[in-house]
Amino acid sequence: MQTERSQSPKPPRREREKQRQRQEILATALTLFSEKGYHNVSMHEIAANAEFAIGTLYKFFQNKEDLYKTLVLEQCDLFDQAFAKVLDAPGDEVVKLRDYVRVKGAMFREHMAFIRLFMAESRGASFNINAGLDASVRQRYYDFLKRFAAVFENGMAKNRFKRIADPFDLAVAMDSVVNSFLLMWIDDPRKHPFPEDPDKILKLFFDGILASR
Amino acid sequence: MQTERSQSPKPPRREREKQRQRQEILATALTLFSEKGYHNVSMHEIAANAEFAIGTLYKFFQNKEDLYKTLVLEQCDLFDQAFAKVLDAPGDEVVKLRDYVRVKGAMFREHMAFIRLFMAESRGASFNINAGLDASVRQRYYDFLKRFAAVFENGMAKNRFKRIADPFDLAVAMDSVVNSFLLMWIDDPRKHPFPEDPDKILKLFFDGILASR
Amino acid sequence: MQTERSQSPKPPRREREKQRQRQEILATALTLFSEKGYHNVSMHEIAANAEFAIGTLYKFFQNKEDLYKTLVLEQCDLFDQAFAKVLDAPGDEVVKLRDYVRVKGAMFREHMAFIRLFMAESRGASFNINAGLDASVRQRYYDFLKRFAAVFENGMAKNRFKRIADPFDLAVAMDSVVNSFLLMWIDDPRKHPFPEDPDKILKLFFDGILASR
Amino acid sequence: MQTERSQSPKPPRREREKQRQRQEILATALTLFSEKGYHNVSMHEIAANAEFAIGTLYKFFQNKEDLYKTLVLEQCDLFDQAFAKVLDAPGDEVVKLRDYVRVKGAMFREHMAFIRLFMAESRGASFNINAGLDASVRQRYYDFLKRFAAVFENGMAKNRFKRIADPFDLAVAMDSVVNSFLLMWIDDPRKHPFPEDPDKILKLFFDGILASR
DNA sequence: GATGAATGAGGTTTCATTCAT
DNA sequence: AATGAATGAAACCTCATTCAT
Repeated sequence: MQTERSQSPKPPRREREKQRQRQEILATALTLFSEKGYHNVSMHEIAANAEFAIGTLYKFFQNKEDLYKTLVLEQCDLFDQAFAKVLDAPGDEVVKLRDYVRVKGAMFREHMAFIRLFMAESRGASFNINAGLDASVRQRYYDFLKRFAAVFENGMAKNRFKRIADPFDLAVAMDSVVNSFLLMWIDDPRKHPFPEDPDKILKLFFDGILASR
Repeated sequence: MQTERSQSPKPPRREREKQRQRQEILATALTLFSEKGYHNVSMHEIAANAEFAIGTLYKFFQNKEDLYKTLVLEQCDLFDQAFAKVLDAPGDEVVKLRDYVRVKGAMFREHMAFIRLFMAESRGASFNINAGLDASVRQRYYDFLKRFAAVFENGMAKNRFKRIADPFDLAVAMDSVVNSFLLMWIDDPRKHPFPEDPDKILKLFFDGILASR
Repeated sequence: MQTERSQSPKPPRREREKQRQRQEILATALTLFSEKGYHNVSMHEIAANAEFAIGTLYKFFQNKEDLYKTLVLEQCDLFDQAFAKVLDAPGDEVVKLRDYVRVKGAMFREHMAFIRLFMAESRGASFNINAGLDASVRQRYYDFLKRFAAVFENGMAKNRFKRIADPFDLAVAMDSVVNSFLLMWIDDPRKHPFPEDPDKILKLFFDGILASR
Repeated sequence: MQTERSQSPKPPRREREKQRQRQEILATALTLFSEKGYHNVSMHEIAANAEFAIGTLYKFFQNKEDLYKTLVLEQCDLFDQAFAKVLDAPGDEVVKLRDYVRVKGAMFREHMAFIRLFMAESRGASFNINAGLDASVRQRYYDFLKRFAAVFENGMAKNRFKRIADPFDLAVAMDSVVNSFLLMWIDDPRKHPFPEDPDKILKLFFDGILASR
């Protein structure tokens, strides 16, 4: 309802202002949620930090859960879009993998708050506040994995990659490894420095470890 | 003075009974926590499901957080012990990796409730209820990774593996991939069947994917 | 930023209304505490009697103890001010003593509920809920006694009183006697009627009881 | 019921042992109550400190309140007896007053824990746990005051004292002054040293303070 | 439209008391 | 007779949400 804007009487300036406020609330909530966890942040706290009245929050979002879900989904969109730009463009598959690792690293750096929040609350099965959220978030992730798998599929078709495994499995594997290294970095940037060189990770898959007998 | 009687000081039956009750509470709590998340389960709910009075729970655990931490740490011990048995025994490194994947799969199967709980609440950085928990659990995981890395280190020393990467990084990578496949299975056992054959996963690292030009 | 509007910043009517509510809560709490004692009155009971929701109480006072301390300190202020008016004014010392007894009687009459509460919970050493309260309340009483002693000191300087004892001791003695008579009256107004005539008490100190041999 | 001992079957040793336990419980309770206040001491705490099982306490006392009342009444008896010995003996009235002050001081010294408890919980009107207690404790105090008043009455009859006031009022006054000095001493023994010399207090009443004009 | 005072359900925890052993 | 495990009512307090202004 609040996103319709084809009506003429509402001046677009009002509308833009509203969107700005909405984003401000979401940004504040993201920061707080990621610092203290969903259940340890009250709506009052969000309102106070965003410098709005508590009632105003309920003008934008039906309830706390709605605010949370919106927040997560919008952030997911950002990630999806960034990855799509890399993966869907034409080009060499090895370059794509390298770019993907680089872009994912950049996104983690830029959106650390969200990563923390996401990792803390949204993993696992269908429960928690995520009840309804998981369904869609999970689906989106699988959709992403399919597109990521296409890179391997194409690479194999072009004989750039060997067919050592199912492309989807390769996608799962490589993404989980990238995530692990990035999470370790977030966890303790000193002990586990940011993997500047994408190839450090890629090599784990490019060269097999098994010595020939 | 007043507890010493003619009975053997601490009747072992009483003690065993107490342990049984304790385990019952922990089991009930694990189920509920894993289904609904820490914050969505009340102590009353646990008491009712375990068929104890609420006060009895507080005889065993100082408070809700203590119950939760105990729960997680006891489960972690189980996993640690199972993995230690596989990794610390002498033997061929490739066999060890294969056994590790097999045992981890079996543990995930047997302790699904805990896996769900753990994935849902314990990831992420140091906040949430996990505040104090994270510190130790995280450390334990890194300790495990080091022992896992030793397998690769030894394998390299024996020329069983090629030195394509740092052993610790290899440990991180392989474990994250195993986890990913197991989590996908937990998530939707139909779409992502349980990886019966450990080699399916191992091959991802054994053979490189990069085709020689 | 969000609280500044076109209205005068803090509408005085709102503010006055708030103060009225606050006083209502304090008055209700005073009555209940004095009737049943601090530990035998629940916050729900106060809320119900004051016809507020329980949450509203916590808008005004951080917790039960805060409510109690506020209550006691505000009442103490009333007494301090009333006594200060009598003792600090210039004038004959005998008149001052007479006025003090009269005013104290009037205050006891008017604030019986508080007297009961104070006598019941605040005497004794430094423990109980009074932990922190005692410190200051006790100090205030000693401060008062010093000002009361000054009356005797001045009277002695003017040769209105004989130097039969330390002025501070005289202050302690006279005040305790006045309190005793007033407490007996509160205890059972029929058996121990209100000491209308201050001189009845003063005479106990004015004339010695020892017959000359 | 437990104090009857005319029956023959119960060996007196058992009976004596029981009494010893009872006293142990009461002594422990007195210490704890006086340190932390009635409501801040749990039955478990008393049981643990007295080294009895919680059930044993309920063999001796119907409930917590019963334990408290018994405690207070037994201590009151001690005081009553000590004062009676001084006041009811024949002798000069001035000596009696002096002895009374001395004995009261000694009793306060010896039974500080009880004094603290009594002052903290038992003053004030008829409420609190004292509900039933006050009735009798208060009556006992008035009975005492009457006996104390008799000293003044007798002294007046013998022309030892002047009839400057009602003997009962004199009793009230003198006792409240003695109490005040003793309480100040308990409160802060350094600032308000123990009034070693009874005459310091008696003089306040023996000599009038009013200077003859 | 925005505000924030007011609400009250529901959370965690304590502790007096009972009763099977 | 003594024990102490078990009970559950009831305490304090938080916070998502509503609605009169």
